Amino acid sequence: MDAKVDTSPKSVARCSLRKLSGVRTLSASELSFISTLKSGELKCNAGATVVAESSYTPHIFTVVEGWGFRYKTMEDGRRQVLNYLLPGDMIGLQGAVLKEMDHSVEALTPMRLCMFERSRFFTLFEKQPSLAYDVTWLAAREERILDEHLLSIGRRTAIERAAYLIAFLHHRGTRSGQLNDEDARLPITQNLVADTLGLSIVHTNKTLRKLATRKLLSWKDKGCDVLDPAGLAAVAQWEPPNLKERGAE
Amino acid sequence: MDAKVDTSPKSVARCSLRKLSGVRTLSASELSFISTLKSGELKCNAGATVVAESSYTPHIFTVVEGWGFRYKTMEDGRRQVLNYLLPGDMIGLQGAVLKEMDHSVEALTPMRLCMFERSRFFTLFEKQPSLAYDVTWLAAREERILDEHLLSIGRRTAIERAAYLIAFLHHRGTRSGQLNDEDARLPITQNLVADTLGLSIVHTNKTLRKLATRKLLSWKDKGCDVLDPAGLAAVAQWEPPNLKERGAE
DNA sequence: CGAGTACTTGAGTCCGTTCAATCCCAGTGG
DNA sequence: CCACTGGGATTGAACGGACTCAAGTACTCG
Repeated sequence: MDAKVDTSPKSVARCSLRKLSGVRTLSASELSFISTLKSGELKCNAGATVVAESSYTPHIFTVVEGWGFRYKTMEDGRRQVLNYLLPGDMIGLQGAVLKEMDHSVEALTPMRLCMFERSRFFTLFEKQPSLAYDVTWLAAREERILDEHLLSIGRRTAIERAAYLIAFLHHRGTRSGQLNDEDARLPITQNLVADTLGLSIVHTNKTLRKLATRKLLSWKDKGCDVLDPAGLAAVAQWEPPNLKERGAE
Repeated sequence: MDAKVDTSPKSVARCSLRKLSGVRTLSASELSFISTLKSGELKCNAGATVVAESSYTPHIFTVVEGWGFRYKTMEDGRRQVLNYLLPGDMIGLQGAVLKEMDHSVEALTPMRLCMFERSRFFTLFEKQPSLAYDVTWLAAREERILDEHLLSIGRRTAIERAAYLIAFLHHRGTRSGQLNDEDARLPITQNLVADTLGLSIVHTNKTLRKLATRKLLSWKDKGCDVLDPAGLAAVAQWEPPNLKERGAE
């Protein structure tokens, strides 16, 4: 892993499991518990591999800042991007629970991650049911996203898929605080879009050009300016999910 | 929901969350706790809709017996099958945690389901951390399966996809006890396969015929006899996952 | 200034599509 | 008893969306 661990003392609060997703505030007891689990912070550069497929990593991470993505590859090099990672997301749940990761994680921008010991993951369930519930909440949300991606790749046309992806990333980026009205630039390459949508690079390019012609987006440098999120969502026949706050009930 | 609730007293043990997946045996305390959560059993016929998209269902289910599948649809009728349901699987986690289901569930064969009250779902986290962990384990496994499906639809060719799906279903069916060496018949239609793989029915048929010619499977009545699971897995370049038993560590 | 990466575009090919017709079988009702 | 219906499987033909191949631009970086 070409990334370095930041061992200097940092605020625990910004590392929390769910505060980052902006949905729930944590109690003092929860915060102090998290501080006992936390084993450090990790900063990495764009392009860094955070977790490699099928390798054993004794850590779980939460994203504090930056963009990343997780993907699988086949032996002959075919690659499929599974989902994107943003502040509030968790990395390594599969590894923690199933004892093995079958996908890799790579940073898209410089990232700041919070590190936890996998070995103490189960104590979270024993000692902090509310946090354990949060973990399950995150897992259920991930499942929901994957469901939608599956529908997208399986049944949407190329232009619908592309529109969906950009609208989706815009939505998530905005929600997580990585994007705002002034800066709606997605830090992705067309190569990555192709590997997310299951299309070739060439056809991805031609499809994105069509969306650009319609003034729904514009591609600059190595990124995508989202001009009309609602328009994109309309093309994709997709409605951004509006998650309700989790409650104990 | 065209299914009827069986209110007669039944054994709790066979309804457990994880015993059904054959991985872990439950303690007496866990069994008695489950009995307090359980609110009934549900039997339904093949073709029955267990849960309808975007409807509110106050229940969570676990599958005791039979095959089912969950899917999403678009307004114009396009359908995408997301995953299949087998004994030991849970239905409604998304609904329980995110407060809304965005997919439907349908029975493929007659099914027997165990019903739980969604309202008491959180107490499971408070009172039985070990069972809560099991729920998360199931969620992580589902995520892993969806990852593989995504790779399949996104990057595999038609014949690879088909081979993967049949091998996958055979693997799951065998693991869950629904299939054995004598009876390796998958209760699916080609229409369903098409909606799982993101292909048209016509091309799905032609692709399956090729696999039949290679003596990897044979299609009969409304089902698929799996002749050579390993051969199918090889065509798909897929390795069946070998999940380790969950441990507290 | 060469090398590498990202994006773009045109041309031709092929995989998977739609359209269409046929067959089989299980219900269902006259 | 048999015509009628409908779902599932099958096959041929023709179209088209997405593919590969190929070439070229623009930019960054050592």
